[in-house]
Amino acid sequence: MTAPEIIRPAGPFDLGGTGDGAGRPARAQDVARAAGVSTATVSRAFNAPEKVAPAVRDRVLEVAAALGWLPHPAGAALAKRRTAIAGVVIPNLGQEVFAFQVEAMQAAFAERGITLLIGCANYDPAEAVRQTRAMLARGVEALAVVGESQADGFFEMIEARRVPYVVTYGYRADSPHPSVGFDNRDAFRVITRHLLDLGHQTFGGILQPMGNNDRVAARLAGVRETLADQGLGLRPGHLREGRADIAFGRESLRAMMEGPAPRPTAIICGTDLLAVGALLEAPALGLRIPQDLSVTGFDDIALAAEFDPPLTTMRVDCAEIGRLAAGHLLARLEGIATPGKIAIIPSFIARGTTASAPRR
Amino acid sequence: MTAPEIIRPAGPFDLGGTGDGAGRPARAQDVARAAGVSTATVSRAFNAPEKVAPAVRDRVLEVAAALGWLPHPAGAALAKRRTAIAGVVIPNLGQEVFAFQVEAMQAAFAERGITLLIGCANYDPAEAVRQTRAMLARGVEALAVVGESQADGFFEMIEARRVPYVVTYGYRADSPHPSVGFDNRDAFRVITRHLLDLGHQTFGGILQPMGNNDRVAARLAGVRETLADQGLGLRPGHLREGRADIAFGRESLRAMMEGPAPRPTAIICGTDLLAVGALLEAPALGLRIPQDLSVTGFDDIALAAEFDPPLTTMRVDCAEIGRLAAGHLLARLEGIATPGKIAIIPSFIARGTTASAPRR
DNA sequence: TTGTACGCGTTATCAT
DNA sequence: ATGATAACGCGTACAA
Repeated sequence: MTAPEIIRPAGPFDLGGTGDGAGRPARAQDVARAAGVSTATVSRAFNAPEKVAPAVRDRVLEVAAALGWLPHPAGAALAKRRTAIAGVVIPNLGQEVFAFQVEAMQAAFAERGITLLIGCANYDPAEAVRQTRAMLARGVEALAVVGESQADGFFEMIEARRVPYVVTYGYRADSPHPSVGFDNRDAFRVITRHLLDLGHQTFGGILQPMGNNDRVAARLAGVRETLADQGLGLRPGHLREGRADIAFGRESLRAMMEGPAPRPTAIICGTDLLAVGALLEAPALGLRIPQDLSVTGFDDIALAAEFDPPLTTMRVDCAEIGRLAAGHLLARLEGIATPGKIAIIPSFIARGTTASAPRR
Repeated sequence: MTAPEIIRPAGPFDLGGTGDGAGRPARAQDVARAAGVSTATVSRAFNAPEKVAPAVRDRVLEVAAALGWLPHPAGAALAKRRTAIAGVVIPNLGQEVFAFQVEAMQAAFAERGITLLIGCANYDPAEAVRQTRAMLARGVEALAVVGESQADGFFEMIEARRVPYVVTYGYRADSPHPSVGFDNRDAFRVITRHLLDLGHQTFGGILQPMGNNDRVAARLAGVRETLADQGLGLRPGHLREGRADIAFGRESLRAMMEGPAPRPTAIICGTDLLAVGALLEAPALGLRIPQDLSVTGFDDIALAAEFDPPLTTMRVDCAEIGRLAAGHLLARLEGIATPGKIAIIPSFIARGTTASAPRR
C-alpha cells in the first residue's frame, strides 16, 4: 500500500488560524469586532484579565477560542519590547547531564511564559559563538552557557547586547562570570581522598579533552593536589586524555595496564562513560574489579548504578543547576538582585568498583 | 574567595546593542542615519544585497556592525509575515536517537535561517499537547513530532492553524499523516527471523510501554507475526512491558527465567537499554550469553557495540530521519510538492549476543 | 471599566 | 538604485 502520495505545499504565507472566514488568520481586531469590544479590551482580556469585567472577559475569550486566535508573538514582542525568549548553549544534546539541566530550565522558564532556545556547540568554541550569535539575533533576553572556557570575545559579545547570562556546570569563586555549578576541583579531591583512604598509592587518570574545557582541567588539578599532599603524583604514562566515550576508556585502561610497572591500582575517570569503558576492558586484562583494580566515574548516569559491579561515582543534581540558573536569570530579568555565584555540592556515592588496594 | 557578590539586575527592558550612545539599542533608523541612507536601503542591504550598490551596501553593513545592529526578529516577522521558527516535539531529551534527529533538523533548518524550537513531552500525550500549543502560539511555521499516537485532537489543533507537520520515527503506509521513519513491524520481523534461523523456538519479549506508543505496538506485532508463521507464539509470562530502562530489563529477565519451564532461549528487547539490562542480569542467573541465551536490542546506541559481548541490534539512521523531516517541511514551506511518506531502512547488526539455540 | 490612538522595528510597495 | 510611506499585529498611556 505504498501509493505515491504527494503532499500539496502549504506555501510560506499560510500560517495562522481560521480567521473570519477568509483564508487570512484571525487578528485581535477580528476578535474585537466579533465580541463587540475594542482591541484594547481583547488585549487586556489576555494580558490583564483582572482589568476587564468578568462578563466581557469571558465573551472575549470565548470568541477568541472560536476564531482560534492567539496573540501573535511578533506583534506582542514589538509592543511589549520583550521577546520572551531565553537561550541555553550546551556542548551536546543526548547527554544525560545536559538534558536534565535543559529540561529543568525549560520548565522554570515556561512557568513565566518564556520559551527556551537550545543550542548545541558540540564542544567547538567557534560553534558556540555561532549558536550564541544566532540567539542574540533572535532577541533572547537571557542566556545560559555551559562552562566558561569560550572563544575570545564570547562574553563580550553577550555583554555588548546587555543580555544577562550565567555560566553553568562550572564554578570558580574568582570567575568574572555569574555562575551556577560546583567546584570540579573539590569534587575530584573527594574522589582521590576516598581512594587514598583505601590505601591506593599508584593512580591512573582517564579524562576527556581539556582544551576548551575548564571543568576537566579543574578535575585534574583536584586529583594532582590531593595526591601531592601525600607526596604522590600522576605518572605521565598514567594520564590519558581523549574522547569522552566508552572506547577511549577501554583503550586507556589497556594502555596503562600493558605499560611498564608500577601499574595503577586505582583509576580515576573524568566521566562515568570512561569508567564504564575501563570496567568493560578489565576482565579482558585479567583484572577483577574491585579486588585488583578500583575505578571511579563522575556524573552518576543511569548506567552507573546498574552496572556490575555498580560504579562508584559522584552525583551532580543537574536539574537543580538548571532550576537555579533559570531562577538567576529570571531574577535579573525582573530586576531583582541576585547572588553572582551559586554553588551546588555534588555527592559522592561509594558503590562496588572501589575497594582496598591489593596487597603487593 | 567567596565574597558575597551581588549581581545588579539588568531589568527587563535592557536588551539590545550599544545604539547611538544613549542606552537604547540601535534600530534600522539609526543605521540609516549614520550611513546616510534610508531604512529601506538598510533593510535591502541585509535581505537583498544584490539590489544595493556595492559601495552603499558595504557602508551600511559597516555602520551596522559598528552600531551592533541586527534586524529585530519581531519587527521582521511582522513585516515579512514569517516567524522563521519551526518546532519539534520529542518524547525525551537525553536519548541518543532523538538527540541525533534533533541535531540534524536543527542544522538543516539553520541553513535556511530557521530556528528550531525543541519540546519534550516525556511520553505524556497531554504534555505533548501543551508543548505543541505553546509552539503554535509562538508562531512556528512547521512542526515535527515523534510518533503518531497523540492525544485526541492533537493533529486537528495543528491543522486548524494550517501549519505543515510531519510525524517522525514511525512509519505506516496507511497513516493519514505525512511521515519520515521506518517500519517498526518489518524491523522486528527481521530480528525474529534471525533468531528463528538460529534455531530458537521459545522466545521472550521485553518492551517499553505500549500505551501512547504506536511504534512499540508495531514492534510486538512484527515479532508475533513472524513467530506465527512458524506456528510459534509468545507465552504471556514471556512478554514483559515496562519502563525502557536497564533496571526493567534486568528484572524482566529474572522474572522470565525464574518462571515455569519452558524458558525462553531468545529474548527480543524493544530497546538497547532493555537488552543491556538483560545482559547485566544474565550472569547472576548463571546464564552465559550467547551460549545459553540470545538477546537482541534496538537502536544501536553507543553502548551496544562496546558491551561485552557486543549487542546484536538494529541501527536506525536518526540523523537521516531528522534531515529528511526538515527537508520535507522546508519543501512545503517553499511551496514545493513532496512525497507524503518517506521510509528509512534500519540495518540489522549481528554481533555477539545471538547464537544458535542451546541443545535441549 | 472601556475605547482611542500611537508606537514598537522592520519590510514591501510604489514612486522617483 | 534609492527613498517615502504604508502596512504588519499588538500593547498601553491617556482620555472618557
